[in-house]
Amino acid sequence: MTVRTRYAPSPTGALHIGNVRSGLFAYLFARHNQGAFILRIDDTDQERSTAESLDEILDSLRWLGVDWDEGPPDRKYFQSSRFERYRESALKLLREGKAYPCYCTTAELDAMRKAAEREHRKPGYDGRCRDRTAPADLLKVELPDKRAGRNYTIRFRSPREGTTVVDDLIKGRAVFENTELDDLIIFRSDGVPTYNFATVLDDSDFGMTHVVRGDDHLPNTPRQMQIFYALGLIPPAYAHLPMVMGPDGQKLSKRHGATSVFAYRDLGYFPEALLNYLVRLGWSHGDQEIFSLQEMFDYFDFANCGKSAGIFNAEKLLWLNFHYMKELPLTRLVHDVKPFIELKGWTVPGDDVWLEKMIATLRERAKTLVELVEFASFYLNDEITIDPKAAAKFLKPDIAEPLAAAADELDALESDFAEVSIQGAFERVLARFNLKLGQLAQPVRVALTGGTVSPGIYEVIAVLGRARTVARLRNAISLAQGTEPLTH
RNA sequence: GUCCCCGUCGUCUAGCUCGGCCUAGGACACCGGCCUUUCACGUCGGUAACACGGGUUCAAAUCCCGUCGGGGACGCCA
Repeated sequence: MTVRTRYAPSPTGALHIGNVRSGLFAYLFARHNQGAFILRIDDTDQERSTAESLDEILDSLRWLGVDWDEGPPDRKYFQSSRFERYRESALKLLREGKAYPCYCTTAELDAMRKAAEREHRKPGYDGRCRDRTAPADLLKVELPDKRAGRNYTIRFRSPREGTTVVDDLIKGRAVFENTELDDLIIFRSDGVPTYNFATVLDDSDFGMTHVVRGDDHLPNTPRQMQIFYALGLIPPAYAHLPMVMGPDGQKLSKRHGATSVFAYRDLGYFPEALLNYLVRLGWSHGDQEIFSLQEMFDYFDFANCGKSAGIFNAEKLLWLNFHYMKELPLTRLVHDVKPFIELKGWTVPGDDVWLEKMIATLRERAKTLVELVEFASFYLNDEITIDPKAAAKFLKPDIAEPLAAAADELDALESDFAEVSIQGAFERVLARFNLKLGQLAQPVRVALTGGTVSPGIYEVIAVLGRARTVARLRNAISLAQGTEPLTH
């Protein structure tokens, strides 16, 4: 049997990191087994669903490189287009006496919950409407419709005895007493099906063989299985993944800072890094830390998924991003960095080869694209700001002469402006003034970059080129002599 | 409160299914050495964990029981 898994986000907000990991695992399991990955949109809650968040979810998945075999834009995979199907099934359950109308008011339900709490019982529906409608009348019951005055809900008649066993692919066996399962609402009074009901029909209709989701859904599973049984259907296999927690050990949420996929994209992270981080949170393949998408496809399985919740560790993600910064092809980095340069309001250089050289000198010093662009400021702007402290320390009058000599030597270099020739020029200046490299390199660094921290000085000069290098050196000479303002 | 899930370094984890190879391995972070024109990269080394208590056994991180701790679910949200 071909494996079919799904990811079913609700378009009620941004695509969350913890949430997308469940989708990723479902995706990997499908790919590992040459199966199909289905994207379904759980938008029954029309009040909270928005087109914007749907777009963000789809774009986030595309950015990550998670592709689906079936799903949007095909309307068939939107729950909102399947209401007829849900109605028909609910009616069927009603006719068979497997569901019944509930006339309880919200106030009544609240009182019930409070009472249960007082008596130290699990708060839940006590089934008072279960037998309120005679079997014969059940055949005539219609679905709720507020406008037609049918202001009630439809509840599922849950079994009162026995147990429901969930043999989870990750957690193992969990046994639930059926008495723990109260009669849940399958149709709201506004005529909209609820999640637990709709999801069962969808998982069945779309042929899901494996339902992969967060373990916060584990308590829903026996209820959903009972609905499958009532409908005469066979439930899929389940795999409940441990959740992702924030640093405080609580369920990851917005208050933990950046949690959406787009937040990380905008912070200058690579999709490869995010995916790699997510896959290693709750899954492992021996001691391997770095995984290409293909390797994830090849190795992923539930046997190597952990059972315990994991805490989201932003530092490890950063490290992975840094890893990909160093490993990804320069052409790719050139492509990816441009939007971040634009965001700064700087002109994006047209010469990709030059950008590659620039990035080559920075990639080992920046962990994100945002950081890289910040470091690249002195490469990308002619107006550099010289740090006053650095100037005070390294641009003193007695360095003016060596700097002038360096400027002349560099200017005199023939067409070849490579690192070796630059080094040669430096060595000549060093010998002439009897200086150590550091004594010249730091002032030059300040002159060219504005600060005391930068890539190797020969690299910087090679990338900057003759004209800009010499101009900045000459400017620094005046500064060292105390005749120029700090900013030029 | 009730039900369910979970418990190896600060964090992610290997090992647990089939007890001995575990003096508990790797990674991030942290600390120190080396490299060095700055900052990094790199490299070498270090600190650091089997939640606790009972069993079973010649032998337990690995099997059993209990305790404690953490999380999740209890909605006309998904």
